Amino acid sequence: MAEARPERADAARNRRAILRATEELLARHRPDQISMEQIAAAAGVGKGTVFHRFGSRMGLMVELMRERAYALEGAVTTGPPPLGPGAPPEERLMAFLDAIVDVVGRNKGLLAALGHAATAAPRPAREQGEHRDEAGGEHPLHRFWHGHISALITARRPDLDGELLAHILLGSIQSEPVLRLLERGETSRLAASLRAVAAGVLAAPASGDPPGTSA
Amino acid sequence: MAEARPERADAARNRRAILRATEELLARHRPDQISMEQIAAAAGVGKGTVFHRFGSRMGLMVELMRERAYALEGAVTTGPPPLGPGAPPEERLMAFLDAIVDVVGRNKGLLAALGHAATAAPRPAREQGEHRDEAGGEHPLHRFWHGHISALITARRPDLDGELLAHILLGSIQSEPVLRLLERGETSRLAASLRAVAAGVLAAPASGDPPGTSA
DNA sequence: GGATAAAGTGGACCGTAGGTCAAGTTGGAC
DNA sequence: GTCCAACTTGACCTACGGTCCACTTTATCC
Repeated sequence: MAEARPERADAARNRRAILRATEELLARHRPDQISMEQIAAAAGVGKGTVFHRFGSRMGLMVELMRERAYALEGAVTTGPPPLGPGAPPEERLMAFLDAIVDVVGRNKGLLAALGHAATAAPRPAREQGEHRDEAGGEHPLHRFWHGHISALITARRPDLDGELLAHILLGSIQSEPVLRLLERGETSRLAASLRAVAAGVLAAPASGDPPGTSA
Repeated sequence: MAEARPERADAARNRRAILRATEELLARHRPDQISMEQIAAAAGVGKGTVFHRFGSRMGLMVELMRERAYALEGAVTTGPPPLGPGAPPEERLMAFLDAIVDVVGRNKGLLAALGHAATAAPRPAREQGEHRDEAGGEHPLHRFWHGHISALITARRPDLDGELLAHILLGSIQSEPVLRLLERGETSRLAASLRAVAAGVLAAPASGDPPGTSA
């Protein structure tokens, strides 16, 4: 993992400038109003540089998000309870949900941009074929979050579909209406309801699907 | 509501052709791979006609979705229980969630397209300013769904934040990973977990948010 | 069976955005 | 000081959503 050729000084400077400029623009404008060219201009570099460093719009956004969520990941894997290891699963889950709401709340624009990038990104220019593989966008952040939630749920309730429930929990935070709520600052309201949902799920009686539904 | 000038025969024919063609394409390709021009070509009309009839990509998608979900809306407002009025709220909620999962499952592509359209749509061409009002896309379908779920939750548990919970429930179905699940045909798996979530929420103890969270 | 006006149609056209590339510049190891 | 690989750049390419308007079709009215 130690890069033999670390990164040239100017490259590092530009990378940071681009990241900074993106943050700045994201804070002031709707994400789909921000073009890569604007970002380049704001960072004081050429458009080519942006693409050279980050590959695509999606790449840039993912990088930014990774940077932002880095602390949370650390707190979860090596920090003190209840976020970190040590506390019982349900407490960790609650704490983690709170933390995620917090991160998402402070990064709604970026989240939206990620969503936007996911759909708008991969135009291979020349050579566009059918062979776009199944795995859509799924930024690594999401991976970690999902894995963690999923593990916590399963730890407490192995009888439930933790995998899916984690997707449901996470998905709900990323939906447009909820993001809009966050934009209006109702962070704690969301956190409370999410807790309620999670608590309800963990406390639910052994799952038995009543009959009469789809195949 | 009765249109004095109903719609010319050729217009009606083309409208249907366009809708049909869109369905067809949606069934075979990823939604963001489908351009309006392709749709027009597949329908055997000019691009201008498509825009004339539906206004924008978003308009077309919404129309298609409306068509698809029309039956469900009818079943809910005037049909027999448990979907229609008459059954107790929790039963109606469960039935409705099942129904939505079903509709969404049979229209994942379209759903994704709606999302895509929502972000990619409104480029005012000339005259682009900052004045994009708060209300994002929010197709009417979603409105109805949300209202219904929200009402059912509130009916049963006025102490909970039905509004938000409805958004959470709905949002979860629209997230990418869940959509992908549906694409793999795991409809009943999703329905089961959604039921579990809803049941948990309705059964949850009176909400008291434990202290210590964000402002 | 025309005449006529409203409705509908099509496709060239526009602006913009993401992404590419080949030629030039620069950092830094020796 | 030399040299090469990494880096930078901005003109350029392609594609898309959406607009426009000259032209065709439909339906109505006499």
